[in-house]
Amino acid sequence: VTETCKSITPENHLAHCLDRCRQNNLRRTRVLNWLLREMIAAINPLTLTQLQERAEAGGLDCDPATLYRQIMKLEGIGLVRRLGFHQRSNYFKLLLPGQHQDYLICDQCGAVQVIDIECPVHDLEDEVVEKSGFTGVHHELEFFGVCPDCQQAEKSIAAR
Amino acid sequence: VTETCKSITPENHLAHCLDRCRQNNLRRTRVLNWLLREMIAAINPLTLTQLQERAEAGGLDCDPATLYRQIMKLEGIGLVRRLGFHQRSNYFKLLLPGQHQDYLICDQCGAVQVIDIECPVHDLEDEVVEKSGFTGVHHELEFFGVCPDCQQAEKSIAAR
DNA sequence: ATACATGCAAACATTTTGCTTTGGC
DNA sequence: GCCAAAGCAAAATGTTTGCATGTAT
Repeated sequence: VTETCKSITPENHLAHCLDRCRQNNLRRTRVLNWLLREMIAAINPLTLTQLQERAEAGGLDCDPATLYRQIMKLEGIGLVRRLGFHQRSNYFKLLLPGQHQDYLICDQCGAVQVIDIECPVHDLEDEVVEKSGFTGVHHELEFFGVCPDCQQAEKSIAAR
Repeated sequence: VTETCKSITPENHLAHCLDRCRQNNLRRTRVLNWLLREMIAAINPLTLTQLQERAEAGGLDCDPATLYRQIMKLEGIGLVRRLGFHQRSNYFKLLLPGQHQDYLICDQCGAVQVIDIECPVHDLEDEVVEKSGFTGVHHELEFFGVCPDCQQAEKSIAAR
């Protein structure tokens, strides 16, 4: 028996994103198409550099500046969000309806992964809005620490 | 009647920090002294650039690279933590015992402020440790939105 | 005296902009 | 045909390192 009743598929996401883009007068170009597909497929947020690498690997010939401007536009219409982990470059992720992610990042090697926890912060947003007068409030929750691999590496060094 | 029974003063903090530095063989230099005092006095996390500006304004003649290396050392001994907001440069804050801060940041102008909320995330750290095998786990919680000033500015533009 | 800290200069990575050409609508 | 997007080049910004000199221990 195949799974047929899954309502949220990558194609749904793509349609949603393209809709939003059209509403905001973005043209449906080669780069936009590729970028949306790539970001829908990616579980993790990605840096500009990572996106460029993937573009090359995936046979999309695209200038870094173009990728940058495209991402900026998507951020401008609220379809992409910039994430600041503790690294040199920013990460970008597609904002999909009903999706919220929290992250676990290694202080040592910088690896980023999505973690599946019950995020207890949503309730606090109302409180924040009230206290601060901010609008459009959202939050970001990250856990940091040393990943098993880096723990191993540390041990190896210590053993010398 | 003056307040005399406050147990945690800037001076306490300074002593604590200097202790930690000495334990880690950092020398007590002009720059270190200034940096610790400045970061204890600052409520908000600061970028390297902000620190440089403050140094100049405060009459400390110090090379950017020196400030950078000093901060890196403090981060190395776990006395300073790097924070990634959504801006180009990183922020740094002194880690003081028993202190945890959450932040509210304007998506538009980038202003950072500390918010006073009951942070409900500490309990989750155990869960994260269990699930991930990470060690030394800590977390960072940030709220983002548009600050009252920037809302005002948006209105002004719209009114034209 | 020794090793760490500093200043100065330069390399490096990343982000951002200007301007001309291409391509979607 | 018009205006947004892409390509190319270069500037701006922020981070990091090398090396000679100064300074705390």
